[in-house]
Amino acid sequence: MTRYNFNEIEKKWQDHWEENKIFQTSENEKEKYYALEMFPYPSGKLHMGHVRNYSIGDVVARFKKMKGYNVLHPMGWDAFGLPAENAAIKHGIHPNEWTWKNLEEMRDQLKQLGISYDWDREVTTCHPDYYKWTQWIFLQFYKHGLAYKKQYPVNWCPSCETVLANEQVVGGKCERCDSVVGKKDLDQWYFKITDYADRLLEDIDKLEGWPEKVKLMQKNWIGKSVGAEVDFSIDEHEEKLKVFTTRPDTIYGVTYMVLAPEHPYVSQFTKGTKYEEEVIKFKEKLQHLSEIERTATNVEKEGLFIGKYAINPVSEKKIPIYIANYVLMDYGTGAVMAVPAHDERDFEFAKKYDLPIIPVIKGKDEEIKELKEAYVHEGVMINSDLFNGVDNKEALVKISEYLEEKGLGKKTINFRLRDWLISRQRYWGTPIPMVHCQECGVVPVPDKDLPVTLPTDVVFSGKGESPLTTSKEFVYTDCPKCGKKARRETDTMDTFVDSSWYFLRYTDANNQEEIFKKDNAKYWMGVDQYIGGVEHAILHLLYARFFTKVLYDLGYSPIEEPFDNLLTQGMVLKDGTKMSKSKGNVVSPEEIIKTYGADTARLFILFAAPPERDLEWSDTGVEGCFRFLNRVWRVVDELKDFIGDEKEIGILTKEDKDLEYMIHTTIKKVTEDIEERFNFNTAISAIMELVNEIYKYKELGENCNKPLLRQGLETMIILLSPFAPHMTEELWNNIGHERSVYENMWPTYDVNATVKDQVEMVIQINGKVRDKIEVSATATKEELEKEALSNEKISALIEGKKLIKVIVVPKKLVNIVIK
RNA sequence: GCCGAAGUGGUGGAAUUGGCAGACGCGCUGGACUCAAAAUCCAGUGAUGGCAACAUCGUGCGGGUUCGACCCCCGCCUUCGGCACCA
Repeated sequence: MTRYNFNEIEKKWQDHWEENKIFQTSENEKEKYYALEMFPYPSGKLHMGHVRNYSIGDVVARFKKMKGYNVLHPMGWDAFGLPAENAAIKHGIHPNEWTWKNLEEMRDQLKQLGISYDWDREVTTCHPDYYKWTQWIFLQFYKHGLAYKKQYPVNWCPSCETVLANEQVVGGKCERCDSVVGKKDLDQWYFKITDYADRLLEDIDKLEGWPEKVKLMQKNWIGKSVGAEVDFSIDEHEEKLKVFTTRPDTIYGVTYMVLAPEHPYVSQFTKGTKYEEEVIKFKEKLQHLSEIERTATNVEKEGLFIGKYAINPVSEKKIPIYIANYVLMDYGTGAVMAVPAHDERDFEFAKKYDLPIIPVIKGKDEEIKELKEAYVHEGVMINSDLFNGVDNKEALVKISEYLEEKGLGKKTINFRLRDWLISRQRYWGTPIPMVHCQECGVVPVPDKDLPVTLPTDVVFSGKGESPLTTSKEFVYTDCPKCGKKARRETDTMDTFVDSSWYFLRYTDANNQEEIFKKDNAKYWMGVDQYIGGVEHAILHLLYARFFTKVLYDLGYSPIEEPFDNLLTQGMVLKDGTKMSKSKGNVVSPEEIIKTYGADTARLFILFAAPPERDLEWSDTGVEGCFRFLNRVWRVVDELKDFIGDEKEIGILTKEDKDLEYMIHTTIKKVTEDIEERFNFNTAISAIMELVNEIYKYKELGENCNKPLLRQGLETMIILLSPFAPHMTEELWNNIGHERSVYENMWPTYDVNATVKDQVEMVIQINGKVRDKIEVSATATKEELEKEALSNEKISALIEGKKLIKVIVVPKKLVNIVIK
């Protein structure tokens, strides 16, 4: 009797895999499979979320390998970012040192988990060999007009003292430190993702292997609105005021106009008038409000008349122009035509400032009456001249056409998506490869001079501009164009840039000459299965799609969409909430591995819930999985000598047939659960059932069919191997095989063995189960009906009742309907 | 406010096409082994009534469709997630 010594076994097989390069891959003629998990930020320690993510990915990778695919399963590090810099400020340790130390620690932990990575393809975004290409991509973007600089009021975190992207402002607060975010005018680098808005939106429909939820979130984020741009002339002025509207049908109901306070016309129109002073005050007040206060929906609408009038282009009525807190400069044209009768916000505003309300749509069978609230439903046009009586949906099209004919406007599309602000006033990121020259202006660093390396002699104060400004050696350079003295750009890139293309680099991770060989990318891309947290549903996944499209357009990427299938895993919870240090409910993977081994940790995390769902941590559940593995260990240990080497199964008894049936249905179930549904929890429970069956069967002692029992044990080991890789390798050896279980093919099942000769069938009366009978699986409907009706118990129950009908579902049930 | 997902025993979760609700695991109860404990093995475990066979009820709530509904339809409730003055 040997004990399940997980420590020894796990170490032994991890070394074996590494020495024999079992999981190393190269491009070949076999069909490829690219399994990818989102690479981590090297914070230092693996948490349960990582364990879950990588365990899921490992099951997929190992399973596909056994299915005969050439599997690419790489790992790397999203190694730039703020925490490294914070550590520098707080503990005086250099970000580079801090990051590499953490990274190595985490790599060790991943190896202890026994994930089947090809470590030869490891990428690290903070390594010059990697960020050289991030910079190269930036220059490609720049050359093709997709990277530009502009001054803009950006989100400014007063605590981090840096600019934040819109995406990093959560509920008006800094994503990282929770401080209220303000505004500041700065020169910033942007990527022109809006040029790709339409394609990013359209192609979402091609992503058949993505969860609907994620696709919907991306659609909403891109936020396409179809409408019209309409020109309003201004009384006593030459200029035209452009507005964007999704409801051109309501144009006859426009009774005033509202501009964003930042709209350039506002100061122009009020300059030197009696309105000027108040307008300035109004703008100042808004500026002091944070984004959160200004945009919260429950904030009362506030506005100010600026003394000018516009002309409604269809009714030619004079309408007053206001500015208001609820109109945003960066959506549409920064100007809104207000239709109080049919828009809730406009209605509220009109009531407050006593502006006219003209209904232009009425409900089909309703009388015209004074509105108590905005009428936002469909209906028939009224007060709309030529269009009276027309259905408003129809009018929407007709009025758009009418406006276009008269040269008053045109159809347009607006997106909610903004250009991507990528510059950061930070040290620990990819330097933006640009030079500022007094003579030549902004000049890109030539490709041959890449990478622009991060200097080490910087001062970390945590304040103001990028720490890069403190390195003289870095800042002062020569202009690549004219050779005169120039300054380097000191901003670095958002770390989301680094992670927007790493999956392409894995296809040719060590290439020094080019970003990746196109043939390699062509062979491996797209990613067959991408796995990670839902928190990346919008940003990372949208940016990665954007980059792939740009690289495709420039002739580098072989595909337009990077990820064919996406699995978003749920969180790991403890006591109903997310594990976190502040709540003190963190379970450390290290501890669990130490106590129970990696196989148990992996097994539990895969067994406790299906991957997409949140997982509730349970210490007793972990123990249950440990017990199960011990149970598997013991049964093999007990039977390995007993079963012998004979392969011929021969004639089967009833008990043998039951075991054979179990073996084949389990193969079927586990295969389908992994391959089609990612239901690893039910796959594992099926294996547990097989184990229970083997325990029962072995009680037959010498009456066992030994070759069949061997088949049962081997099937059990192979099916379990993607989940508990170390132990199954050991058992595979112990049961008399020399080579790794992963050089073995995944078993197939015999369809005939999954069909039983006799099946249990339910007899129902009026839908209620009244009896169960054993019948031949091949019995006809007529035979089954006859059998059911003649059943002793049933005939007693239907005695004297009126038989309405009998429904027969072969192999399942007979339902007798009586009155 | 808008959009989306989910609600099943004491508990994590099964039920794949509308066909036996509660697989598998945890917990609990009882038994075997033991001087004893741990470990292990065996049995039981939705609720109510009954000695029992069995009966009735039961998948958030209220209706509906159907021979038959956790599953489909209508109306609610709760929880979670996303977006949030987007014109």
